[in-house]
This record gives sequence, C-alpha cells and structure tokens, in this order.
Amino acid sequence: MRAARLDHTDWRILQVLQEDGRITNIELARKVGITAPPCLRRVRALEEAGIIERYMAVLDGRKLGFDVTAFAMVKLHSQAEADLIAFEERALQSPIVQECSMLSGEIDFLLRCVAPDLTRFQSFIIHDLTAAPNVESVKTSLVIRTAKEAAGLPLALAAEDA
Amino acid sequence: MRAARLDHTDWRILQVLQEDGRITNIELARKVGITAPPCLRRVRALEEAGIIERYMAVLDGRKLGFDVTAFAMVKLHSQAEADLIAFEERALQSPIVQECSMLSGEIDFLLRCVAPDLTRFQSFIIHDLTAAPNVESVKTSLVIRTAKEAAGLPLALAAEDA
DNA sequence: GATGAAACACTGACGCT
DNA sequence: AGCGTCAGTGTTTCATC
Repeated sequence: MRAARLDHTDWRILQVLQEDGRITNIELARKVGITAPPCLRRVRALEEAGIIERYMAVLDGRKLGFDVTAFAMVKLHSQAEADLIAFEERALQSPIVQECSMLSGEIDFLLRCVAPDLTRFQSFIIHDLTAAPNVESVKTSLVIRTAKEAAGLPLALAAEDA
Repeated sequence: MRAARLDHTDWRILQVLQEDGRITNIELARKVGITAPPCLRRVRALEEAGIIERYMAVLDGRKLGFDVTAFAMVKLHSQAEADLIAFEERALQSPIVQECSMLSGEIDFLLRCVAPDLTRFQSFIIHDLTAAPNVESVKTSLVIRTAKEAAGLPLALAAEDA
C-alpha cells in the first residue's frame, strides 16, 4: 500500500516525530507552522495510513546489561521459499534476535543479536542457529562499537517532491 | 557509567515504554501498578541516567519511498585506530547510512543503508565507500525482507534479578 | 486551517508510612 | 526512600466556523 501524497507539512511532522516521539502536539504544531487541531488530525492520519508504525523509547543496552551485540551471517543449503521462511520463523523465536533480514547474494540471512553476555550469545549460536535444519554455515562478528544506531530514515532524501 | 539498581517496577516501565513510547503517564502508572506522580519521577530518573536515551516515531520506509535497504560489509587495509575512526566519520557523513557498526573479525564495518532507489544506493557505494581512502573491499547485500526490525531490547533476558 | 471549550494529563507541594 | 492525595497548570481533542 502506498500512501496518499504527503505535503511539506507532513514531511516536517514525520521528521520532528522521528527525532522526538514524545513532543507535545502543541509544540509539534508550532514547529511545523500550524495550530494544534489540524496538526493532530495529520498525525492521526499518518498513523492510520501506517506511515507512522509506532512510537518507542530507545534504551541504552549497555546500561541495562546487554554487553554483547553481534551480527550472525547465515548461509542455508536450500533457498527454496518454504525453507527460507522456516528458518526465519525459527530465528524469530529467540529474544536474542533483534533484527532478522533476508538478503540477496551469498549470505541468506543477517541477524542482529543482543545478549547479556558471551555465554548466552554463544549458546544461542550453537543450539539455535548452527543446529537448525538446513543451515550450512554461521559466521558471527561482535560489534565493537556502534557509531550511529538505527537513527531513523533520512527523510530529506525522499521529501524532495513536497 | 552503570546505572543504579533497577527494581521490578523500573523494568516494567522500560518494557512498556519500549512498546509504546507515547503512552500517557497515567496509563503507564496503571500498567505498572503505582500512581502517576511516582511513576513520572521514575521515568524522569531513567531519562536522567541515560537509560532511556530518547523517544522516536518508527516510520514505514517502504511507504515513504525508501525502496532499497541494504548492508555494506567493508574491509579496510589498515585497522589502526585512527584509520578506523577516519572511515567511520566518513561513513557517517552520508544520510544513506542508517547504522554503522565496527566489527571484530574479517569485516571491519557493517553499514545498514537505506535509499529511495538503487541508483542512489549504487552511487553511494561507488563514490563514497569504494573511493574512500584505506578501503580494501566493499560487499553489498540487498535486503529482500525484514522480519523483525530493531524491535527493541529483550528486557526479560536482563531483568531476572529484579 | 483556526477558534473556543470541556475533558484529561502533567507535575508541583505536602503528608504519610 | 518512596508512595499517595490534592490541586493548579497545560495539553489534548471535539464541535464549529
């Protein structure tokens, strides 16, 4: 589903809400140059359309004891659709998997993983990934540091027509 | 910096706010079983401590015209700290780079990229990445589908002591 | 898109346990 | 230390133009 055409105000609303999801509607309205009621109507419409999927608090994993972030690159033996889906569903079972992307090319899946310690991560890799059916190989890389973490979409790149 | 010890209520607050960053304080308080004022005090403390980094709206990239998501795996010639930092800073210049992680192992950097189309993505890879100093190789993989996108931390894994 | 009004939420001060 | 009650202020949200 593609959205109805967005105007400049909508883009600015999205930009601001992506930066600060808890901004009050009044301040948001002020920032985009309209008054509160139409601003709220626009936000609701963007939510309805699924353009705004949800709002979330971004937490600091390190401060909460998630000392390990890692990527797992998975190759499967079979790339038949049913087999891809089967693997995906299995990967999603684990709370350790934060993000699961199906890729084109040599690697079939890239998993972003978070764990409290290496032991838990390793046991996930061995018992849940390597041991899963159809898995040919799993290569893991620990994240040493993350410079920019899921910062949000670069809306300026797509808002040129508004 | 490590945070002060969190109790069960704090963990539930984090869990709820990660799910719904725009929940009203009153409803949040109700969900975690206390009244609004102490609940708000806890939230503010969690923000102060940097445990809650920020709040954001999660947007649907596809509906906004970001048809391409891809990962770029970069190897450098030199892994000296200054060279790693130099590359990182350069990568962060581009709005296309959504996430930039320094890795251990063969691959030095993994970049999560978003672009409106393949042309823009390709031009980024060629002009900004491959042409950058110290870059040995860049391998890219397009994301065919994302099953679970940066869903947030699996707080249950770390909250066992509270 | 703006105005005004009513319902609701936020957030301070204070007392309690 | 931390929770709860109360009350003033600001915000959300609806009807209306």
